[in-house]
Amino acid sequence: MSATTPQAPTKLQLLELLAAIGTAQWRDFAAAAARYGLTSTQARVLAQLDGPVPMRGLATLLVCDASNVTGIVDRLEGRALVRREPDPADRRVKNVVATDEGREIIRRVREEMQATHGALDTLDEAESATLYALLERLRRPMEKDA
Amino acid sequence: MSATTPQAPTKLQLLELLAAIGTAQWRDFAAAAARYGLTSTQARVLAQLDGPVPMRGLATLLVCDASNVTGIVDRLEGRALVRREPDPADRRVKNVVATDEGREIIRRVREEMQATHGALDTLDEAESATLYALLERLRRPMEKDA
DNA sequence: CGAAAATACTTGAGGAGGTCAAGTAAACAA
DNA sequence: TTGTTTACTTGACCTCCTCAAGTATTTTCG
Repeated sequence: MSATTPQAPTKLQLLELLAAIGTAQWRDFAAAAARYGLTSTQARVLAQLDGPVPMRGLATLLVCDASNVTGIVDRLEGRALVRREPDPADRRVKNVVATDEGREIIRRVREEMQATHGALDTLDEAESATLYALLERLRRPMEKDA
Repeated sequence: MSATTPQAPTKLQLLELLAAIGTAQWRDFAAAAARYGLTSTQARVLAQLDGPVPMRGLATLLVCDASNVTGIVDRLEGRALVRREPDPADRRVKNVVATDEGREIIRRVREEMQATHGALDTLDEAESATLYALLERLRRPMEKDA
């Protein structure tokens, strides 16, 4: 134990803490989505729709079977939060686009993740920057192997 | 922009990075569990069973309805990874206990989260300690409001 | 004590998310 | 042109999840 460094955590402790934070953030997201009658999966899809995305692209982003996306988009389209548009360049493709209402709802969902926002607000600028830098380093290797 | 501090991230950037890390870790966990024929929910339950836990306790930990736990434990019990034991003090209660095989499997699942382990290995001791300290500060406020 | 309320669990109905197998339509390659 | 690959949908089937209802037990309290 050093006198200047904080306690060195075991890898297991760090892993569990990371999991706990991930779970808390996910619940915060799911709760915010639920206030608008959305499941977390539906909200997740909506969150990807900055521009038009083909069905196949959504399946890739969600890491799931294409047939699964059909149902999810069906339900979102049923609520007019999303539209299927034919792709002009390839008639096999359907591009999914968020409607104005869809964009508005996902904006609010993000905004209303209060537990997460509140927690991040407890960090000052330097701490945020440090955390960001460390997490940024974890990102690549975590997404690679998976 | 300071010359000595790393780039100060916006809250949105930090939020999204946190989400990306959480997603990656979750996928790593789910993939490891799948190698043993477990769904991520089943693995999550198994991970809680350090000692005997009543059905109701599991529902509380998972933040879900008690009736949901019945099915999950049914399937785990069907594979002999878990046992239901009557509680000696309260005959309404059934305590769920991991079997030796159940404990062994969840041990391996944790061990085989390679993306996560690999990523954490890229941090030195001081960095781990810093990350741990920062995340530890986020934990309380994130879990509270949720 | 004994009746009423609360608690622990299960069951059944039904929705959402997920996979796989098979089918259609369009694009592409030889 | 014929065969292969690609994008999407459908249908069967599973798990997860919730709600409503029912049973067994414990607790509370008049």
